[in-house]
Amino acid sequence: MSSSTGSLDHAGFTFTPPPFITSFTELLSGSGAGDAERSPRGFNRGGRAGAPKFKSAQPPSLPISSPFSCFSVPAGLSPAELLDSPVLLNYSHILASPTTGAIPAQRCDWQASADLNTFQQDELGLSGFSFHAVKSNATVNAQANYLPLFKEQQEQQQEEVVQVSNKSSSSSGNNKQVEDGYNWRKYGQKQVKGSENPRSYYKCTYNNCSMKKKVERSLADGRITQIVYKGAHDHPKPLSTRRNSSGCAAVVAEDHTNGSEHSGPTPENSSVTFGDDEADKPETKRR
DNA sequence: GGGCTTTGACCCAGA
DNA sequence: CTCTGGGTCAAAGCC
Repeated sequence: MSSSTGSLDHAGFTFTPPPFITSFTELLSGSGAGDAERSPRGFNRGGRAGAPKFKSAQPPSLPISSPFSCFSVPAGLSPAELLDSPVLLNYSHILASPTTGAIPAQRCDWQASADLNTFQQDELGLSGFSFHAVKSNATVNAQANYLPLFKEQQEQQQEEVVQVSNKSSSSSGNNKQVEDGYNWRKYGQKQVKGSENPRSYYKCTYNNCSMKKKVERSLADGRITQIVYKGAHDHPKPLSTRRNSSGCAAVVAEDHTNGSEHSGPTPENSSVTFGDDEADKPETKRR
């Protein structure tokens, strides 16, 4: 892949919460932490360690640092609050939705985003909370015309990768850890090869919704290390989810959920890398 | 009683 | 062609 000059494949967005934040979801929902992993017992076969692929190491297409932004939030202040705060009002949508990759026009102004960092820090004197938005070179290069480009991307991309470094989301009871306003049902878990972290597979429980997501979480602390959304929701985000009552579902503000459109589940996590790769890849593998 | 999680087995694509 | 490993299925148990 590309990685270097690449193809506009990924827009990386990396959220690096401080150590004290165990779950972004928690932050958003304000709910307590749940048990990290209910039963970390055996996983499937294929658990032997192998050559690290892209799990242990960040894929080249997922830049760690970038011109993108990085802003801080004062300790004690949840991102959600921040997002809703007047300060961030105009930027609160900068986060592209992991599921739909929705990115409002404002989000295209990465420069602005960058300023935001400073802005917040300067204006609010925030600190302790780092939000690193990372984007792929391609994306970065596209800064200028990011808007149109991104729109196109969104219409095509079906797989979004949420890189959560140092991060979060404890499973609150139901492992619905990653609450994005949708209801997910776990249908499998596997120990992937190049990583010691188990990967969980979730499907959107909505009627014929084909949206799926893979969640990788650290065995050590149960924190989510990566989330990959695949497919698109073909239904509006449920106003209130049964168990997601944590409040996260609140993100229901705008949802168009037409996979190809944008909408978005909220990146509870925040680091979002829009992978398109599988965009054209027909979800093969079925049985 | 229904829905969800867990977990071993199976399927299949790619190397 | 064989092997490896990711993704999915489905039964069982739990909440």
